[in-house]
Amino acid sequence: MTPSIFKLVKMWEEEILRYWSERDIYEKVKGRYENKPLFRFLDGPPYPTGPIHLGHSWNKTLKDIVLRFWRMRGYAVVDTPGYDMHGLPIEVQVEKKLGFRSKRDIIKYGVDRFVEECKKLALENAKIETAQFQRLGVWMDWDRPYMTVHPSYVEGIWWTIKIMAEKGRLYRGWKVLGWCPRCQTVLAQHEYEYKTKKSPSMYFKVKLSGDEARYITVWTTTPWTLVGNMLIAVNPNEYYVEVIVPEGEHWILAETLYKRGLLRELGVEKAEVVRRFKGIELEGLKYEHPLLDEVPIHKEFRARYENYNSIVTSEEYVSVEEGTGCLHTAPSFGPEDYELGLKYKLPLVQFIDERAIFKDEGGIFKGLTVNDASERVVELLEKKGLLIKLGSIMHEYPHCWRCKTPLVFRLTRQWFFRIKDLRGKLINEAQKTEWTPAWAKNLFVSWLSNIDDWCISRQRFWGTPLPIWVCERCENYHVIGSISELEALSGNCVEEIHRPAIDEVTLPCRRCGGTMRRVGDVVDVWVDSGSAIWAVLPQIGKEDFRDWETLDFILEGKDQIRGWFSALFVLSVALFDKLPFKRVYMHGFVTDEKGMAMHKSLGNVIAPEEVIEKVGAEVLRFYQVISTSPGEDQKFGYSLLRKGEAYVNIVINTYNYLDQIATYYAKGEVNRGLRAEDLWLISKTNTLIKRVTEELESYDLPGYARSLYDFIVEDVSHFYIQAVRERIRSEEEAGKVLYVLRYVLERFLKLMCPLNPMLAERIYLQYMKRLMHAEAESVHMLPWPEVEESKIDAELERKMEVIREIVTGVKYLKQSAGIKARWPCKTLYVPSKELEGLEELIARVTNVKNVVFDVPPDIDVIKKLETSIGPIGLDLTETREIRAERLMRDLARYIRATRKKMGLKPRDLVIIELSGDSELIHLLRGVMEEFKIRTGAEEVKILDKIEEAQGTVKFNGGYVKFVIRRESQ
RNA sequence: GGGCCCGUAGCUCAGCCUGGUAAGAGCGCUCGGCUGAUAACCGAGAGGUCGUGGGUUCAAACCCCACCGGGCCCA
Repeated sequence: MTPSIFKLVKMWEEEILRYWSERDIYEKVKGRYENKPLFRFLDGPPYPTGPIHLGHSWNKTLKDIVLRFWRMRGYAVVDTPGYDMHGLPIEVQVEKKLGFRSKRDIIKYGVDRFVEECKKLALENAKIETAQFQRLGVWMDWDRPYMTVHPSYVEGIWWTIKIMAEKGRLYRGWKVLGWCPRCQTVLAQHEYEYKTKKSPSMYFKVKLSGDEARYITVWTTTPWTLVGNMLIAVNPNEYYVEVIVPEGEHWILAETLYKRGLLRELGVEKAEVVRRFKGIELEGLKYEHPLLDEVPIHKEFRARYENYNSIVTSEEYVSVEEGTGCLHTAPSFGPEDYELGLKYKLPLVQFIDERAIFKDEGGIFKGLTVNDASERVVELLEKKGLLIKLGSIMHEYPHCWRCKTPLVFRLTRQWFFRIKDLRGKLINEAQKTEWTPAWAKNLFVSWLSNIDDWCISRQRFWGTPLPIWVCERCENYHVIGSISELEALSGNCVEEIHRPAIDEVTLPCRRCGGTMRRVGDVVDVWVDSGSAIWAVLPQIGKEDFRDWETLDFILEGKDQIRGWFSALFVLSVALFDKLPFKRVYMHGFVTDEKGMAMHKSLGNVIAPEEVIEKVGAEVLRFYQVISTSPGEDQKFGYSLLRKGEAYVNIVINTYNYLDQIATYYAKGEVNRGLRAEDLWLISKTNTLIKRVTEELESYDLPGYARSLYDFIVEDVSHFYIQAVRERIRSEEEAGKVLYVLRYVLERFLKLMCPLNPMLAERIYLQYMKRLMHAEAESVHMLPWPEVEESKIDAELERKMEVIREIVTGVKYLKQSAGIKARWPCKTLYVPSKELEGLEELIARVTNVKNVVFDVPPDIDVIKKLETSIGPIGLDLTETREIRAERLMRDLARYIRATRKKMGLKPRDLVIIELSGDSELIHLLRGVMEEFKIRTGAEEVKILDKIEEAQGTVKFNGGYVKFVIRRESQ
């Protein structure tokens, strides 16, 4: 593939983009559909964190196809794009830019300046991304993208929270959740990123109270949490064993693990089982906290709380497949631990602060980070002889989704949406949605069936301020649903809704007359995007958030199962008992050629810009669509793009060919007396329209691209154009070919509009507008083509399949016999009567003089080949007549090539002078008329000798020389 | 521990839902050809235990079960 053609295509693309923008083509096209039925789509807003990557280009290309298709089908398509501009993604980026390491740096810098930076960066990046999406040829409402920072949008988010509160679904509560010590904020379930992490693997023993040498064995990967240990849990129904180890101590562990050799792994060579019992029997036993002296608070609690430092049972949380089967439980350091803590009525203690550093409650650990504390704990246990074994383990551990710091679990008081109780309803409603691929629905349902209450508060700066004002005096709180409500209640004009300005606004408490201040938090950014369907309304001209309607279609990557899809779904079902969307298309991620995720650190990142620079956006679009089934990841590498390059090239050449027929061969279209292949291609075209329409209606986007590829490459370029080469020498026949190709390629052009809009436009403006006698200034103003059922001839399509098989067979036979394709053969035997009537076509495409519908006779000169319809046979006898024609065609081929080099047009007449072996010249005299037609010769002169020949053609050991003279000379 | 996806030619992938025509495409490789689509184009050949094993069936790449390998998500 010559790369220079793609330079040309790239130039065309830029030309077309200018053409669209200069003439407002997008606006004009949309204007045509203003009063048509709606197709409701909404863009899942990307974070404007920098230039787009290949995942974005893939995502937007797929969306563009769907939107363009429905526009062409006559729908008023809602195509508002958006940007998700709040939240950690932007904050973390600004922190990096400013070289910040923690929240303290932000406060020192000034929250107002920091927030300003965030806003600036988000706006700048949104602009960059918009330009990149436009360069891809994507048609969305780029002049009016929705931006989550816009005051009207923020009001939409506030409205969400207000209605949630009204429905009794907002609450404030203490809970143990993942906490990022770097970002210093709580994170919710959907923000945990599980990654492999190396952690300590610590086995230790805990002495049972009132017993000299009986210990329960315990395992943990987070030694610091031992500081907060309050219980040890065992499974009531599983068997445990008590063993004597060589030192004479009695240890308790799960029988299953004992049998698997756990003690040997822990370095205990000999152990004798003295007792076997169910976990329930341990219930209520007290134990000595291993850090009792170091953490004084435990002594106090032991005296005050009945169950403190005792063994409890839990079937739900304790597994005998892991650790020792005895679970160390620290209620403020784990969600499940917390549940047990509640069940056994234990005190809530927050041992660590927002930086994950121990506070006063941590006793001697005060001031240590959790990791430093872990080391101290190990040392202390060892000193006390309680450490059994310290190793390490690689396991999946949750990390911060933006800065990748390992999370700690921490007890804090946060604001929640109560949704866990809606699991059943959510699952029911989810069944009513349709997914591509179908199995994606299972992923979604499975996510919903594990969903927990949604922690919506974040201890950060750049985000939608949580619109909750709490009374300093009586703790009464009020949720604000709009700016006007805030202004009315505060009596002030609110000009800036972001932090820190908003924090200054106070309200009088209606209950006690005290002062209400806004809680310091911002809103989880997923509430922002989850409110998109209604929050966007003011921007598209609707007043009331309640006027929102179910979306017909959304399309995003698989990470949005727990992200946007889930947020949209939870909110609209919880708030309104209404589906947010009917249909979802889910795609995967882009990886490198080997299937590895693209990472800066791996150096395998390819930027869309770079791809466009090399091969143009249309090749990129084609590749991204055709290469990957719905839901699957896309492998990307330059070598993989070649199919796309070939496709674009063939499309261009095909239209170019049509143009040449119109320019040089035909006087005008002829639509009578069409031949079999003409009717066939027209039939195939209508079949294609039908097929492609079904594929797009059912969102089989890769299938759509494949259908276009197969048709233009296989049916048009490889077969039809090859088959009609001979015919176009007749003006009448060329007229028919012109009619057929115009009919076919006009429709194909429309079918390719969604996939390759810029290329289609260029072809339209350059060739098709004229040939179609069209008025529209853009191909995108034309409607989707209709199927002409009457022109579909399934029988003919089937017969042509057989003919193509025969052609392949004949080519094979000729090649094996050393006969050039342009050399005719005498007779082809085809053992099938059903192709009768098609002999002229068969003879032409196989280049034989005769077609006989019969089984080939069994003689040497007839070469045979088995096919699906039986043996075909090719008679290789070279008669004198055939030899003459072979010579003539060889000669004519060289003369035509020479004519073209001379700059002659196909219809220019010439005078040809020949000389050569007398036998060959004699042969030529018998086929002179045909020779003249093939070479565009008005006259052929046979000379004795040619001094300066333009070419020499060798044939059968002899030669013929030729000279071409322009007629005008 | 649970769920989902993938495994088909050296490479990238269709086909599987709905079982049946001699297992397909592109790239790469070998050989050949065509050409007034020419900044091109085409054909043929080699290359396959359709991950493994079992089952259902007249018939399995396709349906069912188990296992192996790779990946993703959840816990």
